[in-house]
Amino acid sequence: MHRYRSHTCGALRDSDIGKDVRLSGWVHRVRDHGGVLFIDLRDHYGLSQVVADPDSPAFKHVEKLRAEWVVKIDGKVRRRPAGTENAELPTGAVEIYINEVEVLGPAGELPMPVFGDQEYPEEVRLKYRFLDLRRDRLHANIMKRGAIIDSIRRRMKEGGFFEFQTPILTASSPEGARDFLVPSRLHPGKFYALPQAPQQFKQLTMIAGFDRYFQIAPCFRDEDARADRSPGEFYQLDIEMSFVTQDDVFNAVEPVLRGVFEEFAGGKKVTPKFPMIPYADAMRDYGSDKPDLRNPIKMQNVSDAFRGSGFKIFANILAADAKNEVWAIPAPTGGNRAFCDRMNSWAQGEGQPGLGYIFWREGEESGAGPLAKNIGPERTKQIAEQLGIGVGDACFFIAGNPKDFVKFAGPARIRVGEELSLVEKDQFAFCWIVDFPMYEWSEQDKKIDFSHNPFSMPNIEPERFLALDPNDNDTILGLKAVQYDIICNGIELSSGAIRNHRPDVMKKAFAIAGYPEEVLEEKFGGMLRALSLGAPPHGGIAPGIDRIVMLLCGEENLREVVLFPMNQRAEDLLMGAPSEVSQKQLRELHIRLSLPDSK
RNA sequence: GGGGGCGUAGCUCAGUUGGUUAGAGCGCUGCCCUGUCACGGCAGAGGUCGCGGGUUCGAGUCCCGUCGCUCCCGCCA
Repeated sequence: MHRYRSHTCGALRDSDIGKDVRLSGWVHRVRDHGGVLFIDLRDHYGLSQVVADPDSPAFKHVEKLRAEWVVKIDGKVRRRPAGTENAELPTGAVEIYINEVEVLGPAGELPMPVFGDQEYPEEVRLKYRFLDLRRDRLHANIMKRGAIIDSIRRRMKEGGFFEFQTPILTASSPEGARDFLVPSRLHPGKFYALPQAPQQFKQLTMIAGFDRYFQIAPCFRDEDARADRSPGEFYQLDIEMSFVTQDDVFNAVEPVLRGVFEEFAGGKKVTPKFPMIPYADAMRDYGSDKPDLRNPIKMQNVSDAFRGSGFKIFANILAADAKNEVWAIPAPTGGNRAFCDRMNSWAQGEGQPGLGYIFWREGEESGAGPLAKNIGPERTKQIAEQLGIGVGDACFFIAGNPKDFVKFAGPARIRVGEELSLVEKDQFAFCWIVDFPMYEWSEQDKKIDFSHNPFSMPNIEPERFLALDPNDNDTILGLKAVQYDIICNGIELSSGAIRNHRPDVMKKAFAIAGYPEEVLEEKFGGMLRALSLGAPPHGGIAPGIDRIVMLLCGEENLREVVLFPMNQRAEDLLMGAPSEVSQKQLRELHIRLSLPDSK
């Protein structure tokens, strides 16, 4: 017999009755009745009930076992007495009568129990991650993650993509996030950077003629964490394709994502054909470039109903600047004062002066609330008709420059949907966001800057782009890039683009953003050289693996789907990273510390 | 860098308008129990109330500071 086990803890069935078996695993739960003693023995594969009574030679040893000890037991499989079977367990028809027990790995008192489903503080969970990972939910999440990645790989390969590995130690690049730096021992004063993404490498792979690239790629960014943004490192399904248009990318990627989601959604609906929403429409309808389409509310411009109306606050805002508008957030079924007041005080909590509203109820079909009285029944009716709402419904209004107020309007729309339970949770609602602006005005630097990835192709004829007057801000700020995002349930899974593969266009693009050719040459010299020596048109995308797994596991936080995550301050409490290093190590790297003052 | 929430036993939490020896469940220790699967019963150990300072006759409770965790903003595809 094998030193540790003849079967796993999830394997035994009634067909095994009478066999002498050996199991190894963790003591999940002990139920000691004095005369008879049950242990649920757990391993990766499942749970088996093992039992001992005073007739067993092992009884006095079994009595000493405690939760999470690792033990090996020898025993005989027997049918459970009639009426004591456990239908919850695949092994529930049988039990193993213990003849011998060996302790392989005892455990001290546990800082957090594995049994049960009580919640524990992150700090304890992360410090004892290996205990947390023994628990059902996390164990299942991590296994599901693996299955999802397998499925993605299979689907990508079926789509004619090949998997590549790209360097982890590379050069710092000026755009995007803060880099993690790695000092060079051989080159004093110089540093490698960990890649924020293999962006340039995948483009170079296309230029090298490989045609269809993918990689489950680790990415490193030294930025602060969020619930849906791991600190430091995360994985992307990195994809790049040659000789493609935007549609080709969509047609390659959409079936992979839809297929993976359908496979792992557990019966939840998945958008059959992802709609394409221009960036400007998304901002206007949803107040966000990552709209949660499970929420049916669409906002509308109702400026006409307020222009020159008796509601002076809004009328004056509209008169003050042609760019100002009044937007309506329709709130179907929200037609009561209590709800409207609740939204109003929520808005005040968000730092707004308030949230104007009209609601319609029986007996006041022409609209109730102070705002309705100010603008009169005719304009109120006009609004109701435009929005297609009526008795039982409400509507909220926001006035000003949409550019500024979307930051509040978007969350307000989400809030209305949540409060009124209009959000259909049992689905994965996808969409593409397309036609992103190429440039934006940087208030901070008082200049035009790239609004997304600087390697994206502007969405106009190259000759017209090259002919642009760099001082023609209006035209430049109106330019679109062939740049797209994919959104699921309001979470941005990815962004991608058709790349700028023409050096002349790239030089011009950087010049408009205020980067002289020398900077471009210095920072992206390799890339420019590559583009100058026969670059195919190419493009791609890079969906976030962790976010995909998070959605499919129904989790709200990335830490629930990452094997060994760091905490919000980018510390690994289990391994103790980051840590101090020895003077010798620093000397080898020609580094002297200059620490901030601390008391 | 900024804002919100939390911090009481190993763990999860309760703790009244400031008032005597700070409680419960799980876990732990000991005893009892031959069919449980959240087994049950009895007894017991275990607490600088995150830390520092202040107000007060008296602080877990009020005030100030500080530290830790977390969520968000900034930042970031």
